[in-house]
Amino acid sequence: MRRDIFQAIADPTRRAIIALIALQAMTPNALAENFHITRQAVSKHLRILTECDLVKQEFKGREIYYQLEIDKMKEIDEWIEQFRKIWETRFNQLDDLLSTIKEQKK
Amino acid sequence: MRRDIFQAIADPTRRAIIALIALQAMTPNALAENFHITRQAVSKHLRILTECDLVKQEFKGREIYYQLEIDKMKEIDEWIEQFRKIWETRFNQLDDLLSTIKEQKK
DNA sequence: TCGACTTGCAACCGATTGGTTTCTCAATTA
DNA sequence: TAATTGAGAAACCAATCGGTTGCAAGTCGA
Repeated sequence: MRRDIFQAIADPTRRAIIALIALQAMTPNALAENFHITRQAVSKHLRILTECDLVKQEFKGREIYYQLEIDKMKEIDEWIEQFRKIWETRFNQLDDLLSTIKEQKK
Repeated sequence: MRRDIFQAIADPTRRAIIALIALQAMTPNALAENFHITRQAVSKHLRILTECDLVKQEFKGREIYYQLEIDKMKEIDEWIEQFRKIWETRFNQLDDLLSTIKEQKK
């Protein structure tokens, strides 16, 4: 199935998982302890995150450590970039306006 | 229903709508011309975007102009911020490593 | 070797999603 | 005034989602 990074971060549990493994790689069992859902449900979330390359598996014996692919997060940042340009432009325009008003008061 | 901005941007059609109205306010009819779905389907997307305050309505006669609430987009940027810190730290660490190697070669 | 542990996978279930068609209503225009 | 137009609301539908339980398989320690 074609997975989309924006769909991946839509779920609050998945966002929490991402935040947790951003700090250190974790196993599904360890992750599940942080939520009120079953280990299998966490595994399903991890599968979705893996399918869109947001997460990498590291096999260690019978355990699997999941780690965040931080570079993939940049794709969201890149999409936001077009809007950042807009709000920065508007901020500068507001700044110019305030300066003009200040000038006129003098 | 409680709407979430991350859920709002999960749908590709909604992301396209957001990008369009970021440039200029548009009516549902005008928006629908850009997609292969009915005007009613676009209206449903606009309702979801409105419910999470990503979009503002401006009534003009029988037309309704939809405009992007650009400030709301900052919420996504704020969430990304924690990961931006991580990848910038890693970049600096890599930079330091490269400098060290360069020093040793001298 | 055997039992316990870690994990993924499949089947199932109710709720939600994204789309459609049909309808109603208010605003415009001929 | 009557016909047309722009838009939201409701009912419906198939597909997907997020969760569960149950199971099979590989790994570890006694």
